[in-house]
Amino acid sequence: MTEIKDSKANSPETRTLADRVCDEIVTAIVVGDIPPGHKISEPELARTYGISRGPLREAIRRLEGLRLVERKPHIGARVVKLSAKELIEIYCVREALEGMACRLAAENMPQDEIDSLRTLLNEHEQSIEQLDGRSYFQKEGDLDFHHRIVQGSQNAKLLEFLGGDLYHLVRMYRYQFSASSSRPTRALKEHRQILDAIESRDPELAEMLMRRHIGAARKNVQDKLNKATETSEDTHV
Amino acid sequence: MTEIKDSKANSPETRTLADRVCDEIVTAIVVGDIPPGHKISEPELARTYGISRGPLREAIRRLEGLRLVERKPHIGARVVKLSAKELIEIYCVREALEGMACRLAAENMPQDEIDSLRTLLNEHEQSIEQLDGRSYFQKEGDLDFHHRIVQGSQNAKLLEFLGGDLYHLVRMYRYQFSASSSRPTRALKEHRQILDAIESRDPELAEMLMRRHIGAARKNVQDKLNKATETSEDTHV
DNA sequence: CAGTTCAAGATTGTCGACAATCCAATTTTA
DNA sequence: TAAAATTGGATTGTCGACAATCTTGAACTG
Repeated sequence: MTEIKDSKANSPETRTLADRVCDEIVTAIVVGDIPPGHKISEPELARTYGISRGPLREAIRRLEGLRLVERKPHIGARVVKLSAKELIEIYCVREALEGMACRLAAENMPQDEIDSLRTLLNEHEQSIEQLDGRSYFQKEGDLDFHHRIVQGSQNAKLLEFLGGDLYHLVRMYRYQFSASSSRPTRALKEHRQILDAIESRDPELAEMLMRRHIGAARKNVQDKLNKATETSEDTHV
Repeated sequence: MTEIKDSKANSPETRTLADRVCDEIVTAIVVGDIPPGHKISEPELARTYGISRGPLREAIRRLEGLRLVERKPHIGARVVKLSAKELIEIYCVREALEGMACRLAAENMPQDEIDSLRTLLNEHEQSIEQLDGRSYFQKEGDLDFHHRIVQGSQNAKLLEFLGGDLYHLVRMYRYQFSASSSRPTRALKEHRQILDAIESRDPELAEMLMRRHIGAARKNVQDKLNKATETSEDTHV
């Protein structure tokens, strides 16, 4: 997939210890090496990454800004553990922001990016056929599609909010809610509809389709959660 | 106005030096004591607030998370200076998020909060009559109205994004764009329409009215900017 | 035996000092 | 004179140590 974190293109050498370690910890959290709810121990991580506590603390502050960890004074930082309610809330935020992004993309997205995105969707179709529609790659591909739409909106602030904060959380919880078996092929169909609306420069249709698309994903998660809480009363996902 | 920052209600004593100084700097930036584009000097601020550079640096990192300052490695932090384009972009983000908040408020806002908000609008009407409709208070009151709607949505993540990040920026640039003379009374009228839609539990109307309301404010700013750039080519506001 | 108190250990918060990098003014050179 | 190199000063990045706070498990009391 295309690289998400290429903003702030500082030459790798001038990057600070805290910056690099911050990225490493982000990855560790997103892929699950540090699970949700886990305590962030400053001395432990400092030893792990071979740096002093100073830069490490700054990295943790940045993680706090990314909403990947929550910190309490004199107690410490923990990786966020979203409740079912919060996860649903995030889908509402995405529905609003990506709906707007899609509207703006219909107005501003350059034709060559549209073409490139259509190529990507064709690749997705192949990978779905090959992998029977429920692959890890499919989920990365889904996020890639959404990310490109946001880029196409030409709105830097939208990209900042969605790409900077929300997508980390979405990726973090991606594994736990594998889409239902019929969802990937259906999602691909919806992606094509959305792209068509963008190419025909129909902002309102594009926004509506994107909101419906994310709303469907939300309902999908909601159903899964309801089914899960029938057996267990644990509201943390 | 009602207090915006009462989340994270830690007893004031356990709050950390960095936390308190961070709040002080936020205020200093928002009210303009530290103007946009101004360099943030660590030694200088450390002396000003009588603390060491350690906590101060952590405070600056939090400001970075709030998107109030931008930091470059080995160079330093500066207060953000929004370009005209970025300011418009923020209105687009607000339109999306607050539209969704308003939709949810129509579904979830408790009746007593609706009543309280109606009382607030009556107070606004009086203050507009008294102050001829272009007061500082009016602008704080406007933001207060919007903030209460977001609270009424019962969506913590929305509140987090809008109240935590965006409103600081909006307040920061509030002074420079005093609403056009007819805008406050018109805005009050729109606020009443929005509240009516919420009270009648009409989510789609509520969302549409809020988006139109913010869209109008955006166009207002856009016109002002166009007029300004006719005489000066400075795109920074 | 359950609940409370207290003390030892560990963790977080704060500080001052040193190293690496950047900025600006001066000097040098064509 | 104007442009480039350099050097001194200031700022940022990093580190290790000390103080304040929290967690824990054991001892104590009812």
